[in-house]
Amino acid sequence: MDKILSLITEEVSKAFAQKGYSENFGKSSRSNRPDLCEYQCNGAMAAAKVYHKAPFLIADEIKEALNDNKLFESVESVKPGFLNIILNKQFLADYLNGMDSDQRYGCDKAKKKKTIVIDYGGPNVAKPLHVGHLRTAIIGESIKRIQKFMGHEVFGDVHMGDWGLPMGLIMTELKVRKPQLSYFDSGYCGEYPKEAPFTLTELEEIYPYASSYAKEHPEYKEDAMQATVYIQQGIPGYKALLEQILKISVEDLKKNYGNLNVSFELWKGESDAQPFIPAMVEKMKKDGFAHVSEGALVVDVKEDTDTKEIPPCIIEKSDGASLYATTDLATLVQRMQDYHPDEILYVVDKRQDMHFVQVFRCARKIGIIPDTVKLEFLGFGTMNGKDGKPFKTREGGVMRLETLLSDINEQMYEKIAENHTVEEEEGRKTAKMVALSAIKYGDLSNQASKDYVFDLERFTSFEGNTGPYLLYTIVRMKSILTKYSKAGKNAEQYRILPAHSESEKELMTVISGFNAMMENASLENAPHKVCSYLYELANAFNHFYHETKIMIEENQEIQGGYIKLLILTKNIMETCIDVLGFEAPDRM
RNA sequence: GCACCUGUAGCUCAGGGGAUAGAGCGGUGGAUUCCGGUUCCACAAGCGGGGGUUCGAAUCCCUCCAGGUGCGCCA
Repeated sequence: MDKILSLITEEVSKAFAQKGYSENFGKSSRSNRPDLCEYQCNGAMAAAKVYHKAPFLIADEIKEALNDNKLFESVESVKPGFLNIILNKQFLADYLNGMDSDQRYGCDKAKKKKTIVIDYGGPNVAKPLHVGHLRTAIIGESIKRIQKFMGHEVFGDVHMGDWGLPMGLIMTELKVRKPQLSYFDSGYCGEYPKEAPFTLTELEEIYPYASSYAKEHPEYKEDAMQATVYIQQGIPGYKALLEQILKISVEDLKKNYGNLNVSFELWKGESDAQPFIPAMVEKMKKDGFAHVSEGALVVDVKEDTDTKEIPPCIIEKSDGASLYATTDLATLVQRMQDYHPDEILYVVDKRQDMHFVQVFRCARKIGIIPDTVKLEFLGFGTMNGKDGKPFKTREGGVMRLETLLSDINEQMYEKIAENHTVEEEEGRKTAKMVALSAIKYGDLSNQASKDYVFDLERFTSFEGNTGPYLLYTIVRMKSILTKYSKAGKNAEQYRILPAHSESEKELMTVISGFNAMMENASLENAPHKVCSYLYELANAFNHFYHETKIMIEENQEIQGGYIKLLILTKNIMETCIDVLGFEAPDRM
């Protein structure tokens, strides 16, 4: 469906053209003075300059031309040259009925379907997820869902940190503890065992131990570096062991991401990119892009227009080992080969901005990424505590994601159980859903690029601009619908009617903006726009609901119309929270 | 030192050339006992400071101030 603003703009533009002005002045928008009108057009003021004519005279002419237009209840020309527009109620009702009969509530899929890869995980294997992984998961998942909703093909890639010295450290420590394992026997030619020789808990304990041990014992670190080389060389035992580590880790990661309602299409890691490195490096050498500087192999990526120093992209360290940028570049090679994306989006901490500038430039320079493919870095800000400093546990450490989630779930359960009697099982399930809405909405309602304050007390409140408040609104709507159908009624036969009240019209107006909002959120990768829309919609509904006694309305057609409006509101709200990555329970 | 980002009400955040800058929380004073706890009204209070561009600036430009972050072999 055409967006309602497009329809309005179209009519106003026609009026401008009809009166001899450029139709470009017809661009209209939602009014910023709701007390005066619903929509406005400021084109007359801009036109005044071009045509050397008083703006209000132009506005008067346009008003004149729009007087009998079916779309508008009224068009007024005001003071300097504003055009104040109020929409025709029947037109609005028709528009909403159109939305209602559309599976997508009036929001068309994008005209050009794109293939997009989103990189939004970055967990390290053998290390538990912690709060530092929360934002990328929440934001990335939401952007993925928004883009999918718009009809694009999207691959979410967890892109695990499963390469480099950390892996070598783990293996070195394993060898110390369990030297008898066949993985370490270079003469071993048989099958390696199917079962991993360690548990997840062991694994999580081994890495930090090995890491700190290596800092104080150079010879141990030497071993770890050697082990790293073995892994890189693909020595069978080490390769097999890495696979075991991955298997155990991925299983756990899936569980934890699952609790966040986050999922990935691709479970790739840095190790998957390694096979692409040799040929890539060879080519950039051959093409003359890579050269040795200060002992390292680098590609210059600075440009004349830079206002600051952009260091070269380091491909190989002086000892020949590859690093972060190399892996990311090789990953790009792999992604181009496997998915042919139109766009690759990184949802990563904004402190890594520089790194991605280097990688992107390098990728274009050496020809991995053609100009037709868009590379985008969406850097998000830090999650701070209420003191405004990075979020830490009371002891000053990094909090495990599992701990954070279970704490919040528990808190939410108590809150729910306090207010009414629920079955333990249902209560726990509901608490989990509400808690997730609290965390996700708390994060997503801020602009991703800014730092934000993680204030649990505020996020979990049932009042104000919070996830639980939105869920509550939806739950109440469900409750009304249940009552309605229990009375033996069915709203199918009815249509949404022209608004009977100001609050109903306001609700209808907000609903009609759904498609424009969604399209915009998609273009800007901006979940927070979905959030503010949701909140506006919930408020508009609550206002309407407060003033309108739906259940005692005697006129069946009017009541049916209300119910239809309520259903549409609920469906849109549910669509919105779905793209944000959470869902509403039936009761709470 | 250089560069980038941020600075909007007491607090947390929207708004990114147009009319009187919006919410939520908190505060004060009222109305409401209503389809589930959800609502409304009023009051107090704000675009970090200073210049400039424009008919019009929270929004664009310059400058200063404050905070955060980043600046070749970590990821």
